Amino acid sequence: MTYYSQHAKVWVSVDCIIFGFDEGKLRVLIGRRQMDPGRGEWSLYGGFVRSEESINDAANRVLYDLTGLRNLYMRQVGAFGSVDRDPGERVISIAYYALINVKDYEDELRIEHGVEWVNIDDIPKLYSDHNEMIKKARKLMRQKISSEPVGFQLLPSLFTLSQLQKLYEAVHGEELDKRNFRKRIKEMDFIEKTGLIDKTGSKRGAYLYRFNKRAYNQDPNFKL
Amino acid sequence: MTYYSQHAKVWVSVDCIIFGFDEGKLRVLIGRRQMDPGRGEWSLYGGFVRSEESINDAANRVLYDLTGLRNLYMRQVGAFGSVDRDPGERVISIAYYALINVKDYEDELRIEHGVEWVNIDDIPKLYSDHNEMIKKARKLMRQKISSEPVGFQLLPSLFTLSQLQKLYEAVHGEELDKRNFRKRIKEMDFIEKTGLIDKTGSKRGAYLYRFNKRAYNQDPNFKL
DNA sequence: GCGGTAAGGTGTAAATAATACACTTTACCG
DNA sequence: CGGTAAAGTGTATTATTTACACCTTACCGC
Repeated sequence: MTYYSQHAKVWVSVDCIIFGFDEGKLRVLIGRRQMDPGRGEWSLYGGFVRSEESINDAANRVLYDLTGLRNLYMRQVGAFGSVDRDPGERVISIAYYALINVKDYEDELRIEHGVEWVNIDDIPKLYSDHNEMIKKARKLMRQKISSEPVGFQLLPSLFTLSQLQKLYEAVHGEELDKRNFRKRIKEMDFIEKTGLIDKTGSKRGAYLYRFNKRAYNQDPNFKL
Repeated sequence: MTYYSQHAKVWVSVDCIIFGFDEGKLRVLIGRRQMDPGRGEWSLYGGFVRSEESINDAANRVLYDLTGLRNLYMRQVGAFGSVDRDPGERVISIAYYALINVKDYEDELRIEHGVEWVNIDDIPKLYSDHNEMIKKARKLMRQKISSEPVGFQLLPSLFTLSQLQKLYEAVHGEELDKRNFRKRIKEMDFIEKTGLIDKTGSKRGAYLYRFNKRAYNQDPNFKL
């Protein structure tokens, strides 16, 4: 009997909180659970960790399976391990959040998996402790997006300042002053104004901006 | 074959980063690993999660086993799950950090477990990914201690302002201005001056202060 | 008993950062 | 060609953060 074998093994899963930003609202992908226990309940998308993959790899695999997208921005939320959190068996779950540009996600694939973009303020009661996971993910995401330039993951690569401001308003849950917001943007040289104009959001049209990662790395100072 | 049984189970452990503050330095409890693999290497203290306990309970049990102390301030750092992080078997580990008052820890018990208080800036190469765990724990602890009144867990219940300042200097890794520091303390009414004087730290003696949790809850505004 | 020493204790001014606030421009639409 | 709705722009006020120096106290050693 080895040192290990005197201890119990458990199932470990990953659950993904996938954030998107659409129509001025912060949204999360949830779907109806397709297996027992809890079949039919609203739930995050997840999967079991395999013995030959790291937990990060497992999260990436699950994200890819659901969205068809690789190299998504993703961070661990934490481990959830109440004994009875899963009504079937003892399963410890590690939550991850990911940020995606809603436009990058093929609608067919989304429908195929039976998941929907739900406004984060209208999330229903979810399976197991998934509401708790979203709450913690949201908190961590808010901290992260305020201090590092990760919000751009939720936008197209070219975006207007109004879009960016609405994103931050949705994340912080409060309206921001347009002039003060733009003043801060101007101080961050890595948020570059292109010559291009977006006409879809207004009659007048608004300049499109771009996040320059290289420039950011030269002088990584971000705050919004 | 159930839905669960088609997936692999793994061992899950908890590892504890126990912070203490002594002689003006932030310290961590580490010891020589007493089992294979890795016997003799420097390591955090940990243990396996049992099937009938939550991961938090497991962390509390391990902390109690090591220190004889209950209800320690403790927070999860996160899950560490590289496939080969443990050289023996696949083990996913969940790291927790705890804050304790070094004086509360019986030296005999410490020696019995073969652990030592090591200055956080002098931590040697540790077993597996434990250095990484400490790094992340330190970052989270620094954030937490700056925005919530948890630093008092590292001090006696009565403390001088110099002790408190040295604690924050150790955590932030920079010297602080005494007058500015005390100005901020004065604004927090829940840090109460007692009539008592500590003579151990100086000839003149310094007033002892106390954290009033009730008062803090009335107006929970902390920043240091 | 007295000078040296080492930590305790105290306030103000300057600089920086955060906030509040309103009007003009533009192009489409009817 | 007037109405509309979003884009774009600067300044003054307030709040917060930082920099900075000297006196007090009690012990210790001579």
